[in-house]
Amino acid sequence: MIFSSKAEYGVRLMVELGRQSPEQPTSLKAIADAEGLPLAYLEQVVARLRKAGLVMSARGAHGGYWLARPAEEIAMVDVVQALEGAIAPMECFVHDHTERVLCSHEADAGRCATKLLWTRVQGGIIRSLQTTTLAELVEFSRRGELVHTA
Amino acid sequence: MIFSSKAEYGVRLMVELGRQSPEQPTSLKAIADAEGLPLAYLEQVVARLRKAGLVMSARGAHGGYWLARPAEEIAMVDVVQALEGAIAPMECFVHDHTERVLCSHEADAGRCATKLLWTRVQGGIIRSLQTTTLAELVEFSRRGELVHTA
DNA sequence: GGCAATCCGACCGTCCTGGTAGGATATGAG
DNA sequence: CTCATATCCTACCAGGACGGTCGGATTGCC
Repeated sequence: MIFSSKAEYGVRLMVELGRQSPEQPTSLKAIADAEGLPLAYLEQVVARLRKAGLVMSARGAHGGYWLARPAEEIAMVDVVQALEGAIAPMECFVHDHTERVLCSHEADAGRCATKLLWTRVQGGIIRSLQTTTLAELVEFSRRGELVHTA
Repeated sequence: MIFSSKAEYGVRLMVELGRQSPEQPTSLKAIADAEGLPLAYLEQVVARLRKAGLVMSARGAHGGYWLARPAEEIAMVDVVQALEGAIAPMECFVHDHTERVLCSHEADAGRCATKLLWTRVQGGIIRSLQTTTLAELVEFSRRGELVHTA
């Protein structure tokens, strides 16, 4: 499997927040119940989203979380990156601050043949994540709901 | 990291085989030495490639491995699939024999919102792997070699 | 026969993953 | 003020995957 359950849970959580009105915070417990996920574990997941500036929070009674920006302005690449860390198909893909892809095998005789392949794969993944917004997923889940209740 | 070292080693191995003439078999030891990889581990890796029909083998002295088809006719999606198993971004992506994507969360109220996202990611990965042939990687490594020895 | 090689299965330490536990802190309601 | 609710934070833990090793069986050229 390519992504861990942190990504799965985190995306579900974001979709759930996208379905709520941004005016009032939604508690983690409500989301955990709605999605059938362990609350304590969701705390760790949402912490990453908060540190990435994707959601905001209020503590205390009637506190909770809400989207920091409208769902239309949230690209899923940011969500997944916040949850999974850097999206790299292989260990040797370490970005320095100039965003250039480095490869530790470069020093060997010849060029690292796999680099070409992993670069293309990485591009394919990131492109698909960049062109998908949270709003699309929210809309998708709403359409499914209508079909289901019809 | 998205792919394990099995994919890295296996692709390197395939490129190495692609660089050799297909007339005579290449021993694993030669490849292990050239790439600096543990021989015993490579055995497990190449076994997957053999079972997938991508390489052929001859036992005994002067035995070894060679490509089952010309490198031009080997799409990297087949190589990676043989090494890593089915390419699925998430566990719930189980293919039945009709190649339709199933999702275990479908039964819940509403549609599985993450399905749309993972489907796109999977598409991005597979597309990039389908449009890359082993011959391209071999060519790429040859060009690197020329640059290096110049 | 001897050596070189593929084949095969068992084993093993280490790290990551998914999840739990327990508490500290903040805050609205009564 | 107090209590319930909720976020926040850290440590902990069991299980499994991963990367790799080992020993041996088998095959085939010289």
